[in-house]
Amino acid sequence: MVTSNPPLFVAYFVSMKEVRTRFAPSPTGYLHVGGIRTALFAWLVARQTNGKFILRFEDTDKKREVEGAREHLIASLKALGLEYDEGPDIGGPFAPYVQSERTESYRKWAQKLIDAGRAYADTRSPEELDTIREDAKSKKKAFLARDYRPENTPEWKSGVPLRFKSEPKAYEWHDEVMGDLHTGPEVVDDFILIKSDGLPTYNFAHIIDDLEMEISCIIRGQEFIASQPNYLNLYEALEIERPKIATVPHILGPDGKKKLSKRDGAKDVLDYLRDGFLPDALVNFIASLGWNDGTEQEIFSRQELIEKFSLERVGRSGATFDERRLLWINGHYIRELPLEELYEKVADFWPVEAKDATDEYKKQVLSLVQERLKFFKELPELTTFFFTDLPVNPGLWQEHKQLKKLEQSELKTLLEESKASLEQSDFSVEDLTNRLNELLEKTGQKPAVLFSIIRIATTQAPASPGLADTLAVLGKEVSLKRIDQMLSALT
RNA sequence: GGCCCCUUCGUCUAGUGGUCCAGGAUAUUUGGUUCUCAUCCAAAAGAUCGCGGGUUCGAAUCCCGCAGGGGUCACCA
Repeated sequence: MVTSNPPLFVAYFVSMKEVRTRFAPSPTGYLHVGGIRTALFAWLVARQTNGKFILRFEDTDKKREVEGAREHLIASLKALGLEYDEGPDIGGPFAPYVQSERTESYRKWAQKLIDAGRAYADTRSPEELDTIREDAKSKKKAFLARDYRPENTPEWKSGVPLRFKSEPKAYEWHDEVMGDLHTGPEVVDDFILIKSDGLPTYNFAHIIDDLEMEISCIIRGQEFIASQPNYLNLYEALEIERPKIATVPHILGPDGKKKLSKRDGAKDVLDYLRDGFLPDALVNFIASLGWNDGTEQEIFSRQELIEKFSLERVGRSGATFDERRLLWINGHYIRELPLEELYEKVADFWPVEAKDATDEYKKQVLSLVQERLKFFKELPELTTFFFTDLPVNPGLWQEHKQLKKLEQSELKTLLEESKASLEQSDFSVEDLTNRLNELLEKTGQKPAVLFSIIRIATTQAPASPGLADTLAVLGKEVSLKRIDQMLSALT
């Protein structure tokens, strides 16, 4: 019989500590695919262990803050189903979840640094610092504030920036995504902890917040990897433990080089939802940008992602955002949806002409276009002719590669013959199919000719679902009326 | 310029010394599914695994160098 011994028990206990991840955007605008991916990964990591996913606003730069951005960020997360357990609007055990409301904490910890001689007031003006910086730049050297430490620093008081006093050294650390990383002492520097406006910098605030909110793993973008040694130095000065670090590579814009950015037209994720992309499809797509489970599976349900996701399997190179792949995934999800469910989701996307149509009729139409739909916003161009008579469009037969060879009189004769037969039909799919086959035999025409004439006459659209299905849904009255309209347009 | 990261079909990727003259998906092209569009099925084309050395019987996989790309060097995050 094996008995548990203390060290193992302790290790077990520590490893059982709750997983807590966070998404900490600054409220400076909307969220694009790149931003949401960081949130998604953090959410997945929390969900797969029954841990907590936390939203925190990093609003210490008041100049950059954008009105309404907070609500927009919250709406984006909710729309994608990345619900958080603690956050600015719902609170939690470590509230508030807004940095500008946590200044007391930062002051307390800043005082600890001052007392330990690890922070100093920096009375130099931004202009003075710029001069020094320019000097370093012109010498093609990296700017290090610690090379220019002021000799005598006054006691820190509000209105004056507080700067970290670093103790440069080489670091090696493990990153959950990037693996083992290392740097020399030359990158560790004195950075600003608290700005002259009294608010902390991100560099200081996030360390304190993550500590106090008991974050177990920080998941963030690549842009922070260079400052990691500074953070390691700060953890040591504060004498606190650091969370695990996971640095995910950027998602690249369409050029495949620069990171996806709003400047270069990266779309708001909410815009994708507005265009009729499904949250699950978007989540699947975003997760598969840089992650896969090692098998050949491409489609992952939300539950499968939660079960199978792992930071170790996130790639280290940036992935290019290709909307065509998203289109495919979304089309796939649309096809998989039960008709009733799809019908509810497309409610706001019908063409205006459909406003008086019955649910029954719209469902019939929807079932015909379901496999053609890549995103809901395409619905009008696919279905308008089901709801309104489009004007006769001569271009459709004049440019048709089979029909343009025929005289208009021939077209007219064929259409009249078709009409005669369709007038006898009950317009069930079965009867229509039979009659269309009969017509092929009787006229000796290829489907490419006969069906195209009828299809163009009844839809006036360049593309439509199968002919018998389309006619059946349009119904006898509408179909025959449109054939008559076409006949009178043919001379 | 310093430091750090990255580099497999157009794109997302599999691949951790032999089963890889590199697999899947998507995109593209072609054929089939009684017309169009789409779906579905089938097929084609598409990567000298960034380049150059080395280690090894054998390298996409290990080592070294180089190049290219990216990130960072704020009182921004």
